Amino acid sequence: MAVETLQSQVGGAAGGARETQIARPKLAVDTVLFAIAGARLKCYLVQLQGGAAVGKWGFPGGLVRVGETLDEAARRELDDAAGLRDLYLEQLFSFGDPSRDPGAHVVSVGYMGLIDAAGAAKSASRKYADGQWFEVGGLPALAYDHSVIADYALRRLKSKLEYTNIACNLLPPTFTFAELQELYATVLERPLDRRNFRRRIMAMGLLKRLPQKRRGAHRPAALYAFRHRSVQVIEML
Amino acid sequence: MAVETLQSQVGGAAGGARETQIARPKLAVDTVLFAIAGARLKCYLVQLQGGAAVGKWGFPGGLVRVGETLDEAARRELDDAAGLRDLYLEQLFSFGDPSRDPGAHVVSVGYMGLIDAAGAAKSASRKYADGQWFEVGGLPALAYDHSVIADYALRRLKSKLEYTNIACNLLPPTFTFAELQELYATVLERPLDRRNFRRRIMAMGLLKRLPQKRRGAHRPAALYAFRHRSVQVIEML
DNA sequence: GCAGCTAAGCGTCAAATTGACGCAAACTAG
DNA sequence: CTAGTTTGCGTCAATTTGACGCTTAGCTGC
Repeated sequence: MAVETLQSQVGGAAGGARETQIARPKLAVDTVLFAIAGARLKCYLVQLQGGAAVGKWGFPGGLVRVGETLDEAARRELDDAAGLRDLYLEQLFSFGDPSRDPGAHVVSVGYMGLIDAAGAAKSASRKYADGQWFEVGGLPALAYDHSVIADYALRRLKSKLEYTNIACNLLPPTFTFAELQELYATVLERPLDRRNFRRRIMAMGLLKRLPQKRRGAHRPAALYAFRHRSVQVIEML
Repeated sequence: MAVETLQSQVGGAAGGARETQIARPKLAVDTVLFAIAGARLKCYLVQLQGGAAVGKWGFPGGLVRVGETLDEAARRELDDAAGLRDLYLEQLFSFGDPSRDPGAHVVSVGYMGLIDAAGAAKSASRKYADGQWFEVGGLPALAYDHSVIADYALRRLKSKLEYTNIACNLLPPTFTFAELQELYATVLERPLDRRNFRRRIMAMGLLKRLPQKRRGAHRPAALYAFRHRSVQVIEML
């Protein structure tokens, strides 16, 4: 555990010259990672090995380094913790209660991450004792204020599902309408009328119908893909 | 300019024990303060005296101290900069581009503040060279990435006006319907039909009609007040 | 004191949107 | 070939939204 490197950055960087160089809070990122598996919304937790919450479960995250953006820090930590790259990431909120971490004043920038396959996270890091997917709603007690972050993330996900094409990040490239509806129903925790749902989604004009069909035990279903891979807000005015 | 006080906080506070203590970004808050004056949306800027952007205009803010919440830091800076207390404050987003401040890596937590009288801010601080209200849309070039923060704040304000009672923080305790509508039209930058607006607002059930009337040059208008002082989301389902 | 002006306050109507629901077609399994 | 299940529309009433006109109250100027 190395001693903090000497920092003699001049004060006043973000304010006046009068700013005295007093103790500064640390800055971390924590990511709530969601995925759908078996009609259930799952979320990835790691078991902490260090800090004030040894042994408890929490979200993968860590301190932000000088020179990297917050997004980069979140991505780096996810890559380290679970070998994940190229996922959708969205900043949620910054949690700054000085007592959220009893060990030190650590401000955490909360992130939400979305991937389409719950199996993708391979706990490849020695940083954490363990890492696995839990069903949202059946989460264990979480370290620090991570349950607050979890609530926030879930609310954001539910909300954005309604007016963006964010769902594309939770689904494989092609999918059936039933699969899309199942995703919505799972996340929103309420049943959706099949016909009204189809009308609503189609009105947004986000999907393109593919010529292929998925064959199963019954009538084949048309395959769809999202027209755009990037998340965008739907204007319904 | 005091040298940074010795910090020997143990690492791994927000992650694993393997966390090495390398240089840490600084953490600041910056607040976009809005007020309505003369049917115009105004925003409060201060002229910076120190840092990498001397002489430029920006939002009041400064470094977060150990032991205070982010909200507290924002309030402290607003009180220092403009003698403001007891205003509505809402966290927006954290801006972490390491090059946003050429002097050092400073992550800034953006805030939006709302007050009801543009005259309330009395530039009482020696921290800034100047402080005054500018019309949104006619802002000067801003320091750092503050124009990005400004855009973000404006978008948030517009958005929240539509589905919360946030307007109560931009108005005096009592007001007429015309004043409320003018506020909406000003912020949203579009005309609103008088009758539909009244219907919409009344449907939300946020206002209580007072027995008093405001007498002016013409027919007296009924006075209203917000039923609740705290901001709450309106469920319109 | 009265006519005229202006803003306040309310109600209607058509168009668009939402929510509830039924039925026929396609395919597999037996 | 039949039974059973899922897919893929389309309709209808109820609600919500957007456009718009008329009456009233009080001040102002003559």
